[in-house]
Amino acid sequence: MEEMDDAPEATSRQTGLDAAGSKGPATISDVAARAGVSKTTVSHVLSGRRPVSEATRRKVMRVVEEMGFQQNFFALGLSGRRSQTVALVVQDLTNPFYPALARGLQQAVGKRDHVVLLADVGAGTPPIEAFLNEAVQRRVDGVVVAAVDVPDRMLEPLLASGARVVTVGSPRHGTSTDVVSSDDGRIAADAVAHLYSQGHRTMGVISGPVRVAPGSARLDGYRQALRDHGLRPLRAAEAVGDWTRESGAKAMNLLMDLERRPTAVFCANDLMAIGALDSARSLGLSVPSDVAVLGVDDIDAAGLVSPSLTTVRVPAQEIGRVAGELLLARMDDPTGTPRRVLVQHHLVHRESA
Amino acid sequence: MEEMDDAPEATSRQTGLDAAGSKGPATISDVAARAGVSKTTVSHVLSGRRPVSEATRRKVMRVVEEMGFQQNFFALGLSGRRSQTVALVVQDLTNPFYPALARGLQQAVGKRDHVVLLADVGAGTPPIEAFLNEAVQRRVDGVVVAAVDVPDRMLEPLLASGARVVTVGSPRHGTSTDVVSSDDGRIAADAVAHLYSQGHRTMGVISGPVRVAPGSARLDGYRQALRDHGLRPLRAAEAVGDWTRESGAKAMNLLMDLERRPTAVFCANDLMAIGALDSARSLGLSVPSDVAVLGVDDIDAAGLVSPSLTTVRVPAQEIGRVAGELLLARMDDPTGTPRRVLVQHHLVHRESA
DNA sequence: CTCCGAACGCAAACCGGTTTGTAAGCAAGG
DNA sequence: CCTTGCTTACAAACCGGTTTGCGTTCGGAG
Repeated sequence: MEEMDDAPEATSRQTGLDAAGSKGPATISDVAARAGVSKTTVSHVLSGRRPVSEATRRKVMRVVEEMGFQQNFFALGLSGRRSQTVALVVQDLTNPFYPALARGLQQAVGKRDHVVLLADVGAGTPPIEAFLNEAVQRRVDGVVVAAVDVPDRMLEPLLASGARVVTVGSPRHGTSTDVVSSDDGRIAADAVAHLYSQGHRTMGVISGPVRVAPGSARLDGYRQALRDHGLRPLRAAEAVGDWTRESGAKAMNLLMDLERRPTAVFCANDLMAIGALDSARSLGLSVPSDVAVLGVDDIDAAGLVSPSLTTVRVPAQEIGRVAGELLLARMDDPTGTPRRVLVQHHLVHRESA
Repeated sequence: MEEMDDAPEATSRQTGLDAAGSKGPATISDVAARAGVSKTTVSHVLSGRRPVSEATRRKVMRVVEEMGFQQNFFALGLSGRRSQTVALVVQDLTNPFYPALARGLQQAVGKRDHVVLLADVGAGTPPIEAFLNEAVQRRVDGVVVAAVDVPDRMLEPLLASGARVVTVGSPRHGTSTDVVSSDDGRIAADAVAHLYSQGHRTMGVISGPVRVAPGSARLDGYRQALRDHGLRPLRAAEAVGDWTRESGAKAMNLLMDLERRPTAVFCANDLMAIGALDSARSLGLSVPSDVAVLGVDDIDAAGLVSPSLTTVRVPAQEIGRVAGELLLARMDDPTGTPRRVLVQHHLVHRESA
């Protein structure tokens, strides 16, 4: 307070009128006027694209602080810059995986003052294409696509506009982008390893549909893991579900009917595992003593059902974080071949296995 | 196609070079040149702020279609317009209530070509203030605040910037905004009515903390409902939890120890209700024959635990939808007193009550 | 002392729209 | 025939930044 009552006082008085007082937020011209330099110089100080003498730099920065000047978002965008925005396209926001991913993404890009534009494909409105077009218009810096319903074709205008793209899940065929995903093969392997360590030697599996990547990768991983432990994967002990609780129960019924009944069942997701628990209960089998059940995902309900579900947690939040970091890295350096990052899962040991 | 070979041809030829061919997307000048009118006229056709002759309008629109012209987002913003963006601030995105709300909001505002900027307070990064400042900068049209951690003070710059605000939950004291929330009193009343209709005459309640609105409102609603059914609320049968599963179990233990043991317990949320189920199981009581349990929220797990939980569903998605509609309505007509909308919940009848 | 290059700062043009003030064309009224 | 009034379209200024090209100033070398 005291310090302001010296030399700059006269200046601050006169500019105070039209800068702080009357019109809205301060503009670059206000700053320039008050600092006694030109707009150009202020711009250079702020962007650092051209050298400015230390004295001038200081003087300008002080005024910037004083006036609380912030560059106008639209003016910035209009003169060719990008928008400090990343778009996130998710398949289905009501699936808890995606909110966690969104949070991780926000954390990562927030550190660099970027903001997240959200699109939930599952909402139906507006159509994805409209959203992606909007993203181009707003010159987003990057897009994270975590939705199978977005074909390569739709991403092309985006890439053409200079935005970076990161895909979550399996790599795309047509367009090559950075990819981040879970390591489905190892998830299955770790699950099997756990069951084996608990003494189980006769295992079964409830797999997801094999035509999609996580389905087949987890099934393959399971088979390979059995072999690695010196066990033979039995075709009969492989049931297929469609990720739903009901399909899990049905599959479990089949497995429990087998001649060589498995003492442990690896389920490719938690929902099917919960279905398997339903089935076990209705058959009068107790879990885990009669049969152990292990899931994948660690959804909320996994800890709430009883017996609580032992499961392999896929760290959605970290996937989001990594996606954000890949995006930022690409923005700094757009060259180089596409990267693929596998995030580390871990086993959550509860009661069911 | 054929039609293009007449008068405008010469013009379209020369502009075709630098409009469609070389540089990026078409600008308003390109359109003007090709349509043989001025920028001004094109602008008026597009915005409809001044009358334009039907013939000119048609001509311009045809060219707009042909060239796939879209107004530049930044230029639009720079010349004083708002940004076709609404911001959503949520308390904790990993709580399934909020993603559902987000979806509803997207559906509502998407119909008017608005896009959703997301901020998850729970993520910690970036700080809320930074996000809200960013919202002001980007001149968002509106903000939906569904987060208790956002005090009035922080909203002021936003309101000053002309953005509309809708609060989800309880009304604010200082600033008056539109509000949308569930009807907590009636939720409790409907729950009690259901239990009553199942023949229960001795009830208990596991309430949330009474210093927050949904906690006290649900407790009050419960008491009033008892009286409305000619029953006397017993102080002893009122336990208080903190919304967690553990607190629910503890409270249930208390209630089941009572001399006049309740045959039915209304829990102010599902998590505590699941805790109550834990307690009942460990006490060897069967639900619902020995004691009925009823929750509020209808979280995913409600359908997955066993016995599955009868609960009152708070329609988060509809809350989001309504919030979006209130926002749009306010943009059309900023005048009028703040509105408060209560959304309709409904009872989901499962096994536990 | 003169000349040269580097360092520094400025004016003006530009990004792509909107908005205001005004001119031109035309029909109806005095 | 000349206003008057209305419709329609345009040129120019403006929003708030960035970027380019150029003129000054200054220190050091010739």
